[in-house]
Amino acid sequence: MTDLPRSQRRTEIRQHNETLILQAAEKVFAEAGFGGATMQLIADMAGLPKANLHYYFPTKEDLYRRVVQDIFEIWLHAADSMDQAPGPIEGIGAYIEAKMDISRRHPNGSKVWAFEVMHRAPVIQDYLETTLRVWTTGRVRLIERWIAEGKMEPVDPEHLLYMLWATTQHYADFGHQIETLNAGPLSDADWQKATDSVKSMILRGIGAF
Amino acid sequence: MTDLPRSQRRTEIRQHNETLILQAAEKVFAEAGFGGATMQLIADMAGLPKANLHYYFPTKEDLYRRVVQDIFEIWLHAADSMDQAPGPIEGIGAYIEAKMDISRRHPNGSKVWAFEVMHRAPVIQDYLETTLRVWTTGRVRLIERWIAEGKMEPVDPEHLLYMLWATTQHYADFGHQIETLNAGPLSDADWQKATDSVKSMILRGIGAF
DNA sequence: CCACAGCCTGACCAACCGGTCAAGAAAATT
DNA sequence: AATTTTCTTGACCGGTTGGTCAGGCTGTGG
Repeated sequence: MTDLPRSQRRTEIRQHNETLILQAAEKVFAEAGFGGATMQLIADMAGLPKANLHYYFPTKEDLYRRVVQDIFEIWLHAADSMDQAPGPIEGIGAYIEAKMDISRRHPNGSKVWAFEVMHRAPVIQDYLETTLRVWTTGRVRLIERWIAEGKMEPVDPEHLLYMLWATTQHYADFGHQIETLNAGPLSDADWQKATDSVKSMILRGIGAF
Repeated sequence: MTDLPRSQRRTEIRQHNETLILQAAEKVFAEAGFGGATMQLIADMAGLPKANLHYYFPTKEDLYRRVVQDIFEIWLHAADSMDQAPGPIEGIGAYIEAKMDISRRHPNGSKVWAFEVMHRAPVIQDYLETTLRVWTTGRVRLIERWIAEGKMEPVDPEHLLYMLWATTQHYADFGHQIETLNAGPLSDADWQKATDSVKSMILRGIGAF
């Protein structure tokens, strides 16, 4: 009852510092994993004393959970364009573009997700079993409809989704390997070429026409 | 000069214990990353006192490096079947099958490699710049020859390789996510279906005929 | 039987970890 | 201006970490 009359907006200080911490945490968790990351390192990168981190995020796990949740939200919305598409060329094409864009602009978030899943998802297992499963069955049905309408070859919808996730996220998770083979960071043109290559190979692979 | 007259064979005790330690280390590093893994946990899993680990592998990093090197060797040999193939159907088909098999039987090694690359490869950067680069340019030329011979569509060879790595390793690195959506571990039939799906989509995607 | 090199390990250590806390500074509310 | 709430921070703590080491054990060659 006491905090019902919520003060109209959260103090900006709080929001500002939380953002600062979350950005630093995403980077450190991505580069060291949960176990390798230290609160001290995140604090230094955020330019705050360590005790201040614990004021906003009581435990290391609370902070980690927020980072993982944030990237998950971004991924879910990437599929919005897929839903009202007339067919796989537009729908899956747009989904690939959206996910490649996320890989480029949120590589650290993608890595944190990868770390978490490889770690057997101790923190976001419930998300996998609820939200992600619902999302997946929805898109499986969409793909099945496209197949029934003769708009693409009868591929297995689940394995198509895995391929979409694997290929697009690979450019974030294994970006370092790609940059090493590429002898430097990917340019705008490189990213365009990567996106076009993925799109053309997959769309041809599912016989979208 | 002192140890030139190597005793005829390495004591079997050494070889046995090193294998024991490496197996345990692979699992622990895969599930916790370098930073999250502890020598104590690896020792417990190997059934040896911690001090014994440091007898065979002086530092944690030495042990980690060996684990990463071992999986790298396995991966390199997976491409042997690709080389003397007459065309992409046989060559890339066999490569997909080999890598899917590795994902199934060495999922932990694959995860350790992923951890290492995401960590910006502090330990195996030289491998990326030398061995892997040489390997890659070799296969790029092979693919280019197949394209010139009209055996497949003119896709970008590098991005095709990335797609092959991404899709096959995804079944190891993100195995937990797949198992969750699958409501249980993948059966023999599931793995066969996964392999067939990947093969058919990619081979059709590159227009192999 | 001895000698000796390789193997084993409990006990120990300095360094570092996540997390706490009390005391105060700053901001918002009255 | 007074008061209350929110924010800030250095100092501190118990527990854990990678790594060390002295001393015992074991198997093998002579």
